[in-house]
Amino acid sequence: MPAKQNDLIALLPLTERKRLMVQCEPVLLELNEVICEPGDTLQFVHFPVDAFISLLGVEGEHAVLEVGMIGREGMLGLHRVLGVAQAPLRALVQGAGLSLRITSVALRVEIERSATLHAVLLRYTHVCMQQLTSSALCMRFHQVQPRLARWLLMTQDRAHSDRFQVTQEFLSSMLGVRRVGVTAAALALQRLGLIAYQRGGMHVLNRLGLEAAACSCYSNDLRAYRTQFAPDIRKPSG
Amino acid sequence: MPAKQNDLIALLPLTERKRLMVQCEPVLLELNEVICEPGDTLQFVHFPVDAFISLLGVEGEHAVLEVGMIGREGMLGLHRVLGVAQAPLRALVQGAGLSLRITSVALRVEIERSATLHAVLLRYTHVCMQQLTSSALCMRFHQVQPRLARWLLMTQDRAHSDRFQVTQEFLSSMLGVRRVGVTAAALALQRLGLIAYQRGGMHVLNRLGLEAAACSCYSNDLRAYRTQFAPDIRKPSG
DNA sequence: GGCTCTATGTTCGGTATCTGACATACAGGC
DNA sequence: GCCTGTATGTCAGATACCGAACATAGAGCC
Repeated sequence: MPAKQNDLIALLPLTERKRLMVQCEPVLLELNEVICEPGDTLQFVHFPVDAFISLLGVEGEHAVLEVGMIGREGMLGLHRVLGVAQAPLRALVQGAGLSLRITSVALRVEIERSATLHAVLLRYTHVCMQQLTSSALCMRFHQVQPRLARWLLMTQDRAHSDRFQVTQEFLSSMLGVRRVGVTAAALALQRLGLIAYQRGGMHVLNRLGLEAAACSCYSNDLRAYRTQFAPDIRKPSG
Repeated sequence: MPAKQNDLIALLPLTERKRLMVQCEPVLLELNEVICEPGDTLQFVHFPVDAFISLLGVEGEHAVLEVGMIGREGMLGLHRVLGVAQAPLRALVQGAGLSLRITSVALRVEIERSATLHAVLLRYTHVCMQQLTSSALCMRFHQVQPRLARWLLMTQDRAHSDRFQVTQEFLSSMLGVRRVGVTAAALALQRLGLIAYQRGGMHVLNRLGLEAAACSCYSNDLRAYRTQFAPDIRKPSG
């Protein structure tokens, strides 16, 4: 097994993992690459390793909104697992890097051979549904500044770095607000000493402070994932 | 087969349908009954026939938001299909009536025996994910009045009637706004001649007009469902 | 009829965000 | 250095919604 691996694949027993890995093809995803648009029928699904991907809901011409983020901890192409050919969302590469891709046909074969793989992907589907719910609540009840903090934390987790490339214009699409709203929120977070940024780049200075500034959706999502995939590490105490 | 049936069950081949129906127990769901809270481990899943159910995301004490609606066309308890015991959402009976319930253990057995049942439920999961996405977009971009119109249409579909019991206070929880906002939107729709209402009751007067007043999410959701479950009737022409 | 509970209608001021435009500033090419 | 394109900062007016309170009105009970 390579030092770097996708977390979902890493959950599989050795034989099944090897069998899946043989079918996987490593590819480099480029920043800002659009992997698919809603309605596209893609040949491949992706298990990101270094790369990470934003899932965007698209409404009409202009309204775009991020409803999910996929890094090493997840998989792109769940609709294939559910037996649907057409992608429901736009998938945009938000962090360049390595990804393992496998044809949806090969994945289907492996799912039928490995009950563990099937179970893992279905539980991951459940986690994604919880994150979609969380997004809807977040849209309705939370303000731009906490949402921006949440987004920065989610991105830092998947970029595995406290620095990453991003413009305020881009952020405004992700959060579904005007750029001026992002500017105001980013300035506030910077004045609090939580982040620093310049032209096209963000730098997280105070991770803990940022967690305190973020809305609860960040920790909710994290807990939802861990409940399914690391129940031995952190059992929900409630 | 009874005259009234759950639509998902109706999709099954005769033998599989009979086998499932034998395991199902008809129950009457009461208005305002809370079937489960987030985190509950329920013994049963439900296939509503006459009844319909609201799925509510809960955030802290006060913030509640409807993220899904389940009537004859769907099923409550998808997390069981995905191999998760704990319910992610609050389920509230919004329309009283008949529902078929089956233990999640029995459902699991049937899923393993019937590939069709499994496929149907996974495709329904996909539809629900699209509706969650749609909810998130709707929260962010659409105003109260179109959202209220959408809600009324969705409810009319599942109540199979142009009249149904509902208070503005209740509506304000579903839409995640204050009651005042609902009052204003309802008044506007009434002045347009699309609906009439009195104390605790709504009456849809002009279905087509209401569809025009609703945001696009209504037709999007409908199309998403039909794409999976009635592709022969209305093929997406795009 | 009167009382009480609940549902609906109205008002006021406050604020987060939108719309649209303009000003500043950095980066790269020349 | 200058020019150009893109990124960021700022402003003013408009609007949708919030928060809190108060007024009206139907429904059931006595």
